[in-house]
Amino acid sequence: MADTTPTTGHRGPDHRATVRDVARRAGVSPGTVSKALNGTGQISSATRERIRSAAAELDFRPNALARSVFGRRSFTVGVITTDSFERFSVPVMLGAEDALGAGRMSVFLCDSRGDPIRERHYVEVLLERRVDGFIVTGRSSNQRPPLAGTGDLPVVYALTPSADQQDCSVVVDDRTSGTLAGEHLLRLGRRQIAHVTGPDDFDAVHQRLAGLRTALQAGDATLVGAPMFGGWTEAWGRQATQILLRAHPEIDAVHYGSDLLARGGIDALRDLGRRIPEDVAITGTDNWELLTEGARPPLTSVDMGLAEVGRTAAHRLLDAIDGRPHAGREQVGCHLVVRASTDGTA
Amino acid sequence: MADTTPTTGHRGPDHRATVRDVARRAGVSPGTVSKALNGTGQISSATRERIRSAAAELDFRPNALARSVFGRRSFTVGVITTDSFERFSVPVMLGAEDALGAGRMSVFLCDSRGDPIRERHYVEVLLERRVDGFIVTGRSSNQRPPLAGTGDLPVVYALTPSADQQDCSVVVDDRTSGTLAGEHLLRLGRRQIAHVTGPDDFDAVHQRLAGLRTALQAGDATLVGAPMFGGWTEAWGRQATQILLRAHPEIDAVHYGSDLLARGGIDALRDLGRRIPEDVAITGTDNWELLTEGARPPLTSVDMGLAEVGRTAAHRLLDAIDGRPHAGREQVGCHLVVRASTDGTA
DNA sequence: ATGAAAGCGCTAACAC
DNA sequence: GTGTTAGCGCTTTCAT
Repeated sequence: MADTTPTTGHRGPDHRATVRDVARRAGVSPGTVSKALNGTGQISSATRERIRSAAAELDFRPNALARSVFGRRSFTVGVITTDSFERFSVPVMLGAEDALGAGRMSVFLCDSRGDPIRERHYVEVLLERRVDGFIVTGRSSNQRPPLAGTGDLPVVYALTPSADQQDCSVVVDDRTSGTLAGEHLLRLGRRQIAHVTGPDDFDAVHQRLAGLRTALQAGDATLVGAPMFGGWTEAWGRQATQILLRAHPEIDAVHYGSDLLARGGIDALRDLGRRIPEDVAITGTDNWELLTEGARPPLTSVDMGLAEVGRTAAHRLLDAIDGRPHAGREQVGCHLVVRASTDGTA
Repeated sequence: MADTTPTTGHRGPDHRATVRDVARRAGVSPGTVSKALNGTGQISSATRERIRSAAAELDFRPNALARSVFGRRSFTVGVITTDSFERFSVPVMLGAEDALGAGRMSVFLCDSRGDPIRERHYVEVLLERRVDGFIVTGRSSNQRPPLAGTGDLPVVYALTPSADQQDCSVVVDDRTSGTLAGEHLLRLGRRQIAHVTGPDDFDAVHQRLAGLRTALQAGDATLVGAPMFGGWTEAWGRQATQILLRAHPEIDAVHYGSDLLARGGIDALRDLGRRIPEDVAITGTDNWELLTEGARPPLTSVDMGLAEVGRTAAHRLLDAIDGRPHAGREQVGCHLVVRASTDGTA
């Protein structure tokens, strides 16, 4: 019977070479090909080389699917965001993908848009794809219900922690962010420090405020006026700043719970004729460069380390997949980036 | 020999039920389970129901990997971004994931960070995972070299088109964005219109400018002063605006090539004591709500339809996977979002 | 309508 | 060292 396989080994445009094709071409058995290409078992370097070149000539690419059916791992993880990739979860996902890719893992991207039905659906789909684990990320520091239906697969929560304290969650250090800002302002000699921040129902808002207060107390100072809770908008940043400075003209520094709020604050202070930082020093939170660099003057801000949250979450997940689970919440450090809004020489 | 399988069918925490388990429990053969669950073949509704409940009781989840090994599709696609998920590729990816998820496809997320080595690596990995196709997205409208090494798999370029005109690319309509802004400003009665935009080496910059000029010519107007090419920064928006208004105090409108530039422009105009929109009307490009809504006054801007680019790219890819390939570049429409920076009553 | 058997591409045990 | 065999979980003829 004629061999229908041409010598090139190519069998039409949409056929891919298999171990069998490579084996035939190298004159060995499929099992040997597997060993040679994976470095398992004992193979003479002569045949290994022959197999290598046969594989190369056929443009052979091992089928990861088939491989995973056999093995117990797929080397994939699902990343579920509830945040529609708004600015907070993006850096987290980026960091996670970075760390996971280095570990030869691929990432399934899922956007649940905060809808539990969609989230449930994605879990189902990912389970069918036999992911090795999940990373769940959200928008705020407020805790969320644990991801349901994942069986015994490891789950790591990033940015938005699980309500179950035993689950592995990697979060930012909101408290310290406030402390860093406060300490910085005190170090500059400011004593009349106010705070403008986001909505009352954000955990991050209260943590940041608590951290700020801690720093002020340690420096024998107290917050000027009440903390200004409101929306995460520039408009609120402007309005709150006007209110504050009207009531407390002695204010010489304001710490803002976000960079957007701080941008509004800068606008308002300019309108009021206050110089930054000579009259009033300004600090923001998030260190979102797009906003901080373009500000007049450029804005000192606390970098929450979002990418690091993603990377750390990925490492915790990899550990869990390798049988070394982590439990509880872990905080990633934040750091202050000083710019001209507090340091005129910067 | 004793049957070691307990009647519950569960075989330890990390064992997952297979068709065989379901078959045993329902008292049928594996093949029948497959047919029943997939709706193929002829099954009596009685046994179908029995199989269904057996599957449910065992929490059976078909292994998508095994299924794909057999079939010719994996129902996965790779999305490669060169943009580190900066603000342009994010909405595109979001739109793509949305459209693909509806088609029961899962998305592998890959961030090449613009590094050709990494890109190549990702292509390899994704080929091994037997993706059904690729979406490539980038940061700008500048074309890029075709994705190499994808064999005969379909590739769709989103936002950043392929240099090969025959490849399927889905892009924004930069030209029309300029036209829309120009027409809007003319309609408001403005005649002294200037333009501040990004670097000279961006295709988008030239297209947007050309579109703007088209509109002005149609309205028997011409651009005031030279187009101001510079960085995509607020600082350039401020500086360029100052230069323009010093040289041409008669300017009654400025169209900006990005919202960030426009924000800078607004600041500069305020410094110069010009009222917006009474003295000078302002339009931006991108309609990035974070920047447009917080501006004083809120900024009229052209929405480039990035999510729609992603969704369209996904649909083109799905078509190609289904054997109906598209070729050439396709533009997605943009639209103007009017706010108070051009319409004082908005 | 259901079962038996073969096979997808790969790997791992065990021969030789 | 290398080949043979069996099997991963699923689907799909082909019998019955």
